[in-house]
Amino acid sequence: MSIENEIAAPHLKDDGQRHRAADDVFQHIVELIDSGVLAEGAPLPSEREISETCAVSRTVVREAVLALSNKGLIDARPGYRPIVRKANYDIAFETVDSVVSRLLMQPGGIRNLFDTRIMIEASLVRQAAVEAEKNDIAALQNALNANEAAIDDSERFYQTDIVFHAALFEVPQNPLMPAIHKAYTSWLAPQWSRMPRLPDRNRSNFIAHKEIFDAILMRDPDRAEQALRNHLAAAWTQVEQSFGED
Amino acid sequence: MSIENEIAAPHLKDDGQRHRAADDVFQHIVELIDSGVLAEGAPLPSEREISETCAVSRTVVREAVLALSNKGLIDARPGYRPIVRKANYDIAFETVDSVVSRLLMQPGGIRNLFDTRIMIEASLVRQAAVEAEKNDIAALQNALNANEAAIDDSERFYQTDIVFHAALFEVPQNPLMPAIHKAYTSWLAPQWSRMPRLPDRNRSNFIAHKEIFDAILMRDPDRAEQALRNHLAAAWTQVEQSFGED
DNA sequence: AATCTGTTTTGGTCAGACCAAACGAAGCAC
DNA sequence: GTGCTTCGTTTGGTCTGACCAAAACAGATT
Repeated sequence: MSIENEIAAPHLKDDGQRHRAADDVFQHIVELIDSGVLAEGAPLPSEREISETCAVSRTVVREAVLALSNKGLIDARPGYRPIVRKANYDIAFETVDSVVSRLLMQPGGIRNLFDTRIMIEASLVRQAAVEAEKNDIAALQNALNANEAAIDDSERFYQTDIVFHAALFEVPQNPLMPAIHKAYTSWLAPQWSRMPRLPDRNRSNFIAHKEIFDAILMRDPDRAEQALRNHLAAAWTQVEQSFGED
Repeated sequence: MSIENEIAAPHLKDDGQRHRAADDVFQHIVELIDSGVLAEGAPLPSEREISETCAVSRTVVREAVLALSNKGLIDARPGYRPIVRKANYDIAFETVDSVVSRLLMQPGGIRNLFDTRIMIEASLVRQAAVEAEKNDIAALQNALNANEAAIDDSERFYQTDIVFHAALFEVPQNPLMPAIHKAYTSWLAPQWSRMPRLPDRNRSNFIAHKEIFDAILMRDPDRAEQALRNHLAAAWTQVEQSFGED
């Protein structure tokens, strides 16, 4: 073995894996964004321009741009110039959408996801019961009122239902939480939104919401958690009755 | 306006957006996978072959394949034939990695993520206290013993620390939970693994673990949660002292 | 059966071309 | 000046065809 093994091999990375030129361009653009040269909202240079400055073919540039788009770092609507996207928690969940949806297809997938939701929201209502502020309570109260007013309008009830839970996820003032809620509702929507809804069910769901709210008002985390678990368990039963075992 | 607006416009999608040919190929391959024509572990047809059957250029095929790779549906190591990947919960988190890491760079990002971890793990230990089975307890006990034995070996202690928490995430027997734990540890690793570690700290961390374990043993969810929160709060303090405000 | 060897296939990259839609500036009407 | 049309330019999306090095394969060799 000669020294050549150390210097030569332009196609090999440190770990011996072959190297894609597109990865370099990808990295390069990421650095441009991080360094602020490309501010958020700004359009990327044209593909031809990038291919010049990076000394690669447009093919490679396109691959890099596509990767950036797939990872959610830029917003590349077909036909338009790609725009640098502001990093926010929602995109993180959007980018996994296709994987998640196939995960949900496999047996027990929906139940597994739903269980994590129960777990998180249980913790959430406990926390809310302990430390919800006045404005949190007010937001919950408003959501609850809207919920009650929509009992006879199933479509609107579904919406206010989501808003009520969303209000819960706002309590910790952690920007991740609303994003998590949004992800849950969008992923579970195929089951929930298409489920037959009746004023009867709406009413019992509203009552469940109210029980959660009351427990929070009374600063009783145990009761809040129990009410939440009852509510979600009942919701699951409704789904199960409508669709069988998914 | 004539009828032509309805039939013509091969480049327009329903919503009027321009359409990428690669999306069709993408969808086509996804269907091949879903229908079982392409079993998991099986290699994709060659790019040239796909370009024939789909009647598109290889350029388009490459874009589609790249997208599949980015979304984690296939495993495309450079130079090799892409392999159909089995959908599992880990890839979901892997695919968001690049977005998450930039989210963590922004102020408060790490804290926000860590707070969600506290929230989830708090719920976890409560649940464990209520319904942990014999084998769960045994697993925790083992992890705890290994943890204690490693107090004087900081590197090993870090590993056993992770294993102890992992054992907690195994309790609900929900395949999502270990994946979540894995994601947390990998995302928070830059802070945790590179933090100065001393036998003193290790000892206090071990004690914290033991308190959690004991509370679970005693079937006391409140104490378990409190112990967990104390532990994670202390861990956060350690990180803060080491790195200042990230 | 294991190893070496040469041929074929395949992914990665490039150059150049074409199209239709988006962009942008000049010109026009109000 | 403001708003609108017009028209050439730029740009993204797609295609063709080519080349290279590495991977896959088949066959010969030991």
